[in-house]
Amino acid sequence: MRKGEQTRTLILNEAVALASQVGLEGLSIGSLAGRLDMSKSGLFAHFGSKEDLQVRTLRRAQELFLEQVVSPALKQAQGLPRLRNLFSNWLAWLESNDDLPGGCLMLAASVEYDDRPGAVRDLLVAGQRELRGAIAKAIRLAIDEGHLEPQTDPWQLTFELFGVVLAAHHDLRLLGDPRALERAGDALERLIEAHRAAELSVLRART
Amino acid sequence: MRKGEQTRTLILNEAVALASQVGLEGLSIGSLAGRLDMSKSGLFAHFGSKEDLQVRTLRRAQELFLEQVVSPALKQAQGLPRLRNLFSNWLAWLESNDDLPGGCLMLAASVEYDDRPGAVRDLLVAGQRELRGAIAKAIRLAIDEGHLEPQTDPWQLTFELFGVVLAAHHDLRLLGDPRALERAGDALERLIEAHRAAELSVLRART
DNA sequence: GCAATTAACGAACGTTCGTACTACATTGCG
DNA sequence: CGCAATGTAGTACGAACGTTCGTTAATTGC
Repeated sequence: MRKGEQTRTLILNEAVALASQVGLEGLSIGSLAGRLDMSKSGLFAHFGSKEDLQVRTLRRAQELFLEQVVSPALKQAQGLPRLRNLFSNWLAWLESNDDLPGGCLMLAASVEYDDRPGAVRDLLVAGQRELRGAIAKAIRLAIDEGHLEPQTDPWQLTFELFGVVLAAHHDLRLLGDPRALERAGDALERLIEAHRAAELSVLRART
Repeated sequence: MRKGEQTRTLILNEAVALASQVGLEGLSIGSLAGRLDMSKSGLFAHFGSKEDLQVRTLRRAQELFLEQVVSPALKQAQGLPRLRNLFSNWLAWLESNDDLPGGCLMLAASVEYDDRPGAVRDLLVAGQRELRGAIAKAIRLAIDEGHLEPQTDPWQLTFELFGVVLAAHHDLRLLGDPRALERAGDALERLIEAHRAAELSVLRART
């Protein structure tokens, strides 16, 4: 890897961490440079503009999310195991302070940019659509596996699942309530239970 | 009402609207003054500091929320009617662009200040605690009325209900999906259904 | 209707913002 | 080794930031 690319990655990792605390808009080139013991101009040279820095920072966060939340889940067996793993990875992602000391950057940016058109918002929407699609697909597979009732609406369940995650994020971050994780877990189980296929249909699916 | 107080209210209403779009941190005194055809210094004189302006702006938004969401619900009959009314007022609040063209200010600020200690964050937490308490109380009353099962955990249900609202806000604002309201309504009904008291206990409660 | 209070203004403060341009240092390749 | 490309630093810019000041204009209470 070239030197430039290497430091750019270093910058972006720090940018993700900083932006998770102060937001993508609050992320300033000067303060970011200060954290990295770099000059403002030296850092700026890696990105043509602030918006470019913001976009790349968000993309880096999305990469991390994929690595830590989605990809591991795809290695699990289809159906409920995968769905449960995705969910628990997601909660761990919310709680983890390693890469994102200030909470999930995507969730923060979603609120910050819901009224600011531009490249950041577009990327945010695209990422959200992709994620929702992946969850809905996982649910559909769980139906195919006979784990969930066939009449389950994948998009509705995705919506409600997302709500549980949002509530957990909120309670963890703002209220600092560690019980939020437990609450979220209970909510997920109740959600699954409500849509779980009857034994009969499980048997039917297995024959 | 004194002249000063009058214009201060005018300023705060505009501040709520502006902050709902750009956030409480993004709210700048200069741009706010520009919107109101006032001088920066003239506006600033009403508030000792920017933080004071932010706190008062948030308080005004909380007032509006109480007026438009909580108070009307308290006029409804205890139990499910009140709970449903609270929820639908809340969704209307999220959707309404009259006072808050950029979505719920409290939700936006919750994400913005979850890592920024200070008076704004403290006020935010206090308001959230109050709201959660009010919802949990409404749920408890619904249990007392025999509408919901006695073993229902009010705080857990409050958590899940809040999640549905958060998901609706997200889908409305970021994705611009009007079906979010429908989704939220369905989710609420499913939540209620899951905790609804059996007919037997309803009859028992009525005797 | 006069005097005292209050509201609003315009200018300027020092700081930080994003960005541009120039010059020096380092790196990688022939 | 030497030269070209690349990375970093320095400096400067115009604009916007929150804030302070002194002054004028408007409103209030007697």
